[in-house]
Amino acid sequence: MNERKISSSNYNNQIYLENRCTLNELLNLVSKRWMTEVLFCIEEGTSRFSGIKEDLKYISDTILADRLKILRNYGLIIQNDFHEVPPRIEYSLTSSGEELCNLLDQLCQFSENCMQMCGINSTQNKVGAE
Amino acid sequence: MNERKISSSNYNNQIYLENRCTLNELLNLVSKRWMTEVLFCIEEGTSRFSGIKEDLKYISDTILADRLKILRNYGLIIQNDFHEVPPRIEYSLTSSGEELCNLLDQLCQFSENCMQMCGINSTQNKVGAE
DNA sequence: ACAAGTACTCATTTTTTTATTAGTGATGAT
DNA sequence: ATCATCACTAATAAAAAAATGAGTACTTGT
Repeated sequence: MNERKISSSNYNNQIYLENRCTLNELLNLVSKRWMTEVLFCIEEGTSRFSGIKEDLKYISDTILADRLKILRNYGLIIQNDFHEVPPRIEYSLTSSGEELCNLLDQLCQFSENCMQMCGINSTQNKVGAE
Repeated sequence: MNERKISSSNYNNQIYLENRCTLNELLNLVSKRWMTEVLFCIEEGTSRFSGIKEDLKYISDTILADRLKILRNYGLIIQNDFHEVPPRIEYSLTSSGEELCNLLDQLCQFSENCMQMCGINSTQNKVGAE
């Protein structure tokens, strides 16, 4: 995947929003596709790359590797490398990661009431759609 | 903006995730650019299109209209049309919308600790980045 | 010598999202 | 008669995100 244009309105708006409130940065992070599921896998003890891959059956290597890296960069998970061959690397939540999971669980409860109440699929909500 | 391909892996994966957990649908909704800010504007009493536009200075008409429509579809805000000319339409939160705002506030508090601790900008976290 | 297993990376294509620009309709003020 | 106002829509272009397919290193087993 390619570089971001740092001279675009798209980029500038994002920076503007992230500066306005860090919530925007957090949402930008957790809303990436598969992100919460990866987090929940790790929370539930599925700690290896291959295990997560198996659990989230349609996720690609590329995306999983990316999501793990981001979570690691944000200090939400840590990596334990056993230095074996074939590689054995395990992930677990940091306390920050656990805290986030709890908050997401609350949001999840809300969404179960709210989303199903109105029976709309977000994929039907795009600009220009009727 | 154009139609979604309903026969793509991209689309299918999203459906898969939304079926797995409605949280994914909610996150997909609230993480759209400007969405939380629009919600917070309304929460704080900035109830008209033009007012929100002024407050979020770089948002475009297109996006604002889209975000309001989505929020309305999900029953998070309601519209009060005064049938005046020039038009006067006011938005306010539903109880669902208020509940969501409260949850987002909690997330916001978390993000203020977590995000700044690691000093990383989400815009620097993309697949393939070093 | 070759295949299998694991946790990845890299380059490219496809799809989606966001931004840009130009409109619309009704009316009151100039 | 034209202009300004407000809350939008529609078409298109630009940018970003996600998916695809291939390749890597390192060992143990055959």
